[in-house]
Amino acid sequence: MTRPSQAHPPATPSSSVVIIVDDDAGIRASLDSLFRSVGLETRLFGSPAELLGSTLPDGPGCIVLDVRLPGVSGLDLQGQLTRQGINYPIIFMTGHGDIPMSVRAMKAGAIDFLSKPFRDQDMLDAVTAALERDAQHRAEAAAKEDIRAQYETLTAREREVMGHVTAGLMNKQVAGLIGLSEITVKIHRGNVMRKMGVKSLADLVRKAEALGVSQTRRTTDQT
Amino acid sequence: MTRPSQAHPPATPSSSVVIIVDDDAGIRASLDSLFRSVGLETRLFGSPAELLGSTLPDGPGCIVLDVRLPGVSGLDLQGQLTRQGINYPIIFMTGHGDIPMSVRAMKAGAIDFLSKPFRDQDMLDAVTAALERDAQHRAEAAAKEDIRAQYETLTAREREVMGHVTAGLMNKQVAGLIGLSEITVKIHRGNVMRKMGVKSLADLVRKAEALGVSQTRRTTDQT
DNA sequence: GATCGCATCATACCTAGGTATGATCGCGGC
DNA sequence: GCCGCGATCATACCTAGGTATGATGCGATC
Repeated sequence: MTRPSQAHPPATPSSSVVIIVDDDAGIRASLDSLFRSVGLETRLFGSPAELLGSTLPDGPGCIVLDVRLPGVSGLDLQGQLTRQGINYPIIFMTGHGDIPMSVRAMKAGAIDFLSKPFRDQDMLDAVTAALERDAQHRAEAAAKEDIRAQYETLTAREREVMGHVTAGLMNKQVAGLIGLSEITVKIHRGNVMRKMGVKSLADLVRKAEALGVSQTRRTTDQT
Repeated sequence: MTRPSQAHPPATPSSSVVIIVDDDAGIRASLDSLFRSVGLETRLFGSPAELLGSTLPDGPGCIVLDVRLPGVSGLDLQGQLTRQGINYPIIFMTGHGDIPMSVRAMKAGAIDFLSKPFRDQDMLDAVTAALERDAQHRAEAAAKEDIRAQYETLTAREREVMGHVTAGLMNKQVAGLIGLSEITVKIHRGNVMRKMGVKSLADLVRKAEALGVSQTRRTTDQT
């Protein structure tokens, strides 16, 4: 809501991070080695509590998670992470999983669900898919955040006018609806165009759609 | 592409159909009875071939499918149905499934994956979810189809003008780009508005977005 | 209490959009 | 060969959009 993100500063577009959560130190070590061998960064955790208590990088990444963990279930952890604003794609692993568990995980949006032992290549494929999805999510989120940041700079009146204008109303109709003169509406409208960084109504409509902002509902159409 | 669908004629909004595919006649019968008991219509098939060779209703529905079937695998059938334009949500059943199979099915978009024996209530819940998803898909598809039908009535020139106009260009810019006079562009533009059934540029932009039609790419923005 | 941002409106002026009338041209079908 | 449709353009006229200048009022902040 308040983080600008703006024009995506240089930062470090370098490598992605794979967050590994497993109570078995041996598994952690071998996954660590596997991912590092293909140039990925890693973060190792022995329990969900450790992960929740740590400060995570905010770059691209994904989580590789054992379903059966001390304390919380891996499936529950998914919800807790979302509540904390952490939204990495998750790959589940399990030694003693069953079909209902895997189906539940996939329904909840997991990228993959691997039974131990798994082939290294399967894990790498899953991580690749997860990182791709994360990159796409991030791109979409950043674009939307930029638009929202612009929208935040609008005053209440300007937002109101923007809603009506992008709904397709003429200036005089907007003026009538909210009890203003047409000239004032034009001024607000001009401010909206400037603050939203658009030069055409078409682009403003697209940004409004991305934000889900539209006052009146279509009365047009009908063949 | 050519089916209008128009303003959704009355037709029979009545009940949805559940398509059951299983080589076990006993299972077919018990599922048939289960679904009919809650007011759903059913179609029974003993093999994928039977299903592919039959004429299906085009109303709302879903498919309940055994993974292991004579001839084709249930998972392959999914692809074949899509190629035939049949796009019902699928619920898989299996007696001898494993985790990779269930994960593969879920990745391919299945609604659920139930191990036999399953509780009747679990199946009913899955079917309910599947029918809800189908209803939503149908509503979206119908809306998009109506817009596409309007778009089909446009001449080549009108589509070209629409693309540029919804990209945010002024009439004179469009005229310059495609080598016409501004007056001619205005005429085409007026025809587009009429044929697309919209009264405002905002609505035209939204319809163009739904169709993925936009000639030039944004040069606006930048804070 | 002075200042600043926001909102309001008027007058004036210019550009852009929209439509009607009328006309020409080319192509494909009856 | 005639007709209809699409495409093209001109003139004319009206509406809508956009901006600049200038001015007032109100609430919050310093």
